[in-house]
Amino acid sequence: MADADKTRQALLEAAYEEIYRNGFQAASLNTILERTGVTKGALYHHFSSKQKLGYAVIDEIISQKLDREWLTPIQQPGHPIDVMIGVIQLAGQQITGQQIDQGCPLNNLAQEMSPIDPGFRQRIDHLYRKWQESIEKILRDGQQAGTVKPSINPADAALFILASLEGCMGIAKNAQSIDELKRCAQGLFGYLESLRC
Amino acid sequence: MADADKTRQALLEAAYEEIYRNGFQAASLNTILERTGVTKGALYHHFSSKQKLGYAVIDEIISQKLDREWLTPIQQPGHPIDVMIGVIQLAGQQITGQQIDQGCPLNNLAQEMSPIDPGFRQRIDHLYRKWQESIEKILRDGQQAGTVKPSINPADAALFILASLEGCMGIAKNAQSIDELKRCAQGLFGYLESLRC
DNA sequence: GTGTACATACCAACCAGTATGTATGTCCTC
DNA sequence: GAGGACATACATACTGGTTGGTATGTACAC
Repeated sequence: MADADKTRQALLEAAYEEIYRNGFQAASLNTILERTGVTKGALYHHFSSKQKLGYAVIDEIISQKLDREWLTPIQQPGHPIDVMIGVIQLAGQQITGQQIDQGCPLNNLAQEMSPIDPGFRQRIDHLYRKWQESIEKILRDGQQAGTVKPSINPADAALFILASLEGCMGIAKNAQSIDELKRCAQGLFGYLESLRC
Repeated sequence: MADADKTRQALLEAAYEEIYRNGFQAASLNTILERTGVTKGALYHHFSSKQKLGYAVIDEIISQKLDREWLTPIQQPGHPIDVMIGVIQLAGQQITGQQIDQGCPLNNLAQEMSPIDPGFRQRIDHLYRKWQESIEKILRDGQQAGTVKPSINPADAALFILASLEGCMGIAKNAQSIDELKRCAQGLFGYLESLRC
C-alpha cells in the first residue's frame, strides 16, 4: 500500500511539472508516464481521467505550495506591512530564471482553465480566497493593533494586493526579467506603505 | 484582390475569437474554417502555419484593439489621474459577463505562450511596452504640468499600473464577477490618487 | 502562359481513454 | 493452516477521433 501511495505521489508531482510547463490542455499524459516510468493502466487506476488528475494537482500539490510559501510565513509576528514585504522579497530572492519564465502555477491554471472548466475554476477560487483571507486577516489585526490605517477596508485592500502580486508576476513572466519583477514589486511596496499607520 | 483581403481578414477575426475562447494551443484550425466557411487550402495560402496565424492575430487584431481601447483614449486632455480612472471606468462599464470570464486577450496569450514560443513573447512584449509607455508619457507630462508628484518614477509607476490592471482582470476572470473587478479597481484607483499632486 | 487564390483529399502523429490480462495480497471458511 | 473468493495495483495492447500540415488539382486574372 505504501507502494501505491508512492506511485500516486510520483504521478501528481510529474503532472504538476508537465502542467506547469505546458498548461493543462497541452500537458501530455504520455510524457507524464515516460517521466515517472509508470504505465497507463496504473495512471487510470489512480485517476479516472486527465481532468481528475488536474483537480488533484490543485488540491494537493499547489495547495501545499501556497501553504508553505505564503499562508504560513505571512503569519509570523511583526508589523503587517513589514511582514508582507519581507515574505514577498524572500520569494523574489529565491526565484530562479526558469520560474520567472513560467510564472505562478496557480495563476497559469486560472487564466487557462477558469473559462472552460467549472471544476478547475472552483478549486482555484478556493485557493485564491484562502490567500486573500490570509492578507485580510493580518491587515485587520494591524488595524486593531494600531499599525494599519483604520480608514481602509481590509478585504478590498487584500484583494488588490493579491491582484497586483499576480499582475507583477505575469508581467515579469512575459518580460522574462527578474529586474522587471523587482521594479514592479517596488510599486506594490509603495502601495503597501500607504496602508501603514 | 479585395476578395483575398476579405478572406484573410475573416480568418484573422475568426482565429482571434477561437484563440480568445480556447487559448492558442487548444484553438482548432478546423473550427476556424467551419466558422468562416473558408477551406484549408485558402488558410494555408494566406498563413504558412498555425503559428504565423497566431502572430498575425497579435500584430493586427489585438494591436488594433489596444490602440482603440487604451492608447487613443488615454491621450485625451485633462489631469492624468482623472483621465486614467475615466478610461478604466469606461472599459469597466462596457464589459460584458462573457468578457469578464474570458479575461484580457493579450494577457491570456502572454501567460500561455511566452514560456514556449519566443515569437509570441516578443510580439506581446512589444504591445505591453507600448501600453506601458503610453501611461508613462501622461505621468511625465503631468509631472511637468505640476499635476503629478515629482518624486515618483513615471516608468516604474506605469509598469505597476499596467501589472495591477492585468492582475485585477485576472482575478475577476477567475471569480467570474464584475463586482470583484470593481472592488479590485478601487484599490488601483487608491494607488493612482496617491500619485496626484 | 504564368501567378494568384483558392478547393479537395489525404496523411502521419498524437491524443485521451479502454479492454483485457495478471501478479499479489487479504480475508474468510472449513 | 489449506484453499477458494475477491480486491488491489498495476501492465500491455489497442481504438477512434482529432490535430496541424501537405500534395495535387483547378478556376481565373493579367
